[in-house]
Amino acid sequence: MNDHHPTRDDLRLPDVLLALGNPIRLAAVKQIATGECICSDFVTDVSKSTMTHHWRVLREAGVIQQRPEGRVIYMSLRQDDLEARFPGLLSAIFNADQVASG
Amino acid sequence: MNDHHPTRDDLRLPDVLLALGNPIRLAAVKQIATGECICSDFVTDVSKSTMTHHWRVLREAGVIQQRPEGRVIYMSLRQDDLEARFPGLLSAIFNADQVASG
DNA sequence: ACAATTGTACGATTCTATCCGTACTATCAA
DNA sequence: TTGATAGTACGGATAGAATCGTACAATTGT
Repeated sequence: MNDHHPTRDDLRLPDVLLALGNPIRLAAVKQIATGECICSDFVTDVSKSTMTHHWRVLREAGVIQQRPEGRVIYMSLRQDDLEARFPGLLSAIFNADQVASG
Repeated sequence: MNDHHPTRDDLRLPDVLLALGNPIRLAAVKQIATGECICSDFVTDVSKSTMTHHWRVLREAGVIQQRPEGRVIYMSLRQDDLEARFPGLLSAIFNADQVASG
């Protein structure tokens, strides 16, 4: 597994917005925000290899953290890092999605 | 000019994030947020026709409003609509950008 | 040792974005 | 009416994103 995670200082807002600007990834991130998940929790609409691609995008943008453990990979939101660099962004995005459909 | 603007209810978060997830467009929107602009204020790094493309993306995502007047097109942020649908999002994005470089 | 599970890596394909130049339209000013 | 200005539209080039299938690696349970 290619496990490169950017440091907090290396997070870039356009990259984060781009990563979240995809319906599949946005939905995945919302789900992860409710608690740690493993990859296979999301293989429904698209194939395994497609989800691997989306996890990579989210990881490289610094949105999620991947923690391999045995056969599975636990994923969590990098909430503290995102809040430090982009205060209010995540809550605005999660709150926004409650307001209306998309 | 193709002047289609989505209604407030038609705004979609992934489209907005995608539109803002581009350095040129993000910089343009930050500039527009400080006051109304015309297209040619931004033709520096890229060509006129490229900026036309970026304005279209921002307009169709519902981020900006274009108002033709004579020979020029005034552009403004759709701040009220964005705030109504995605409260706190714009301020988080503008605030984020003050925190660090990108 | 073997099979099942979980996920990655890679190559191919298709679709979309970015970007430019050129041609064009509309407005304004002389 | 002629020319300058501000911008769009279109076609084409290049690059990147999304998707899949197949093949592979690592771990776990039998």
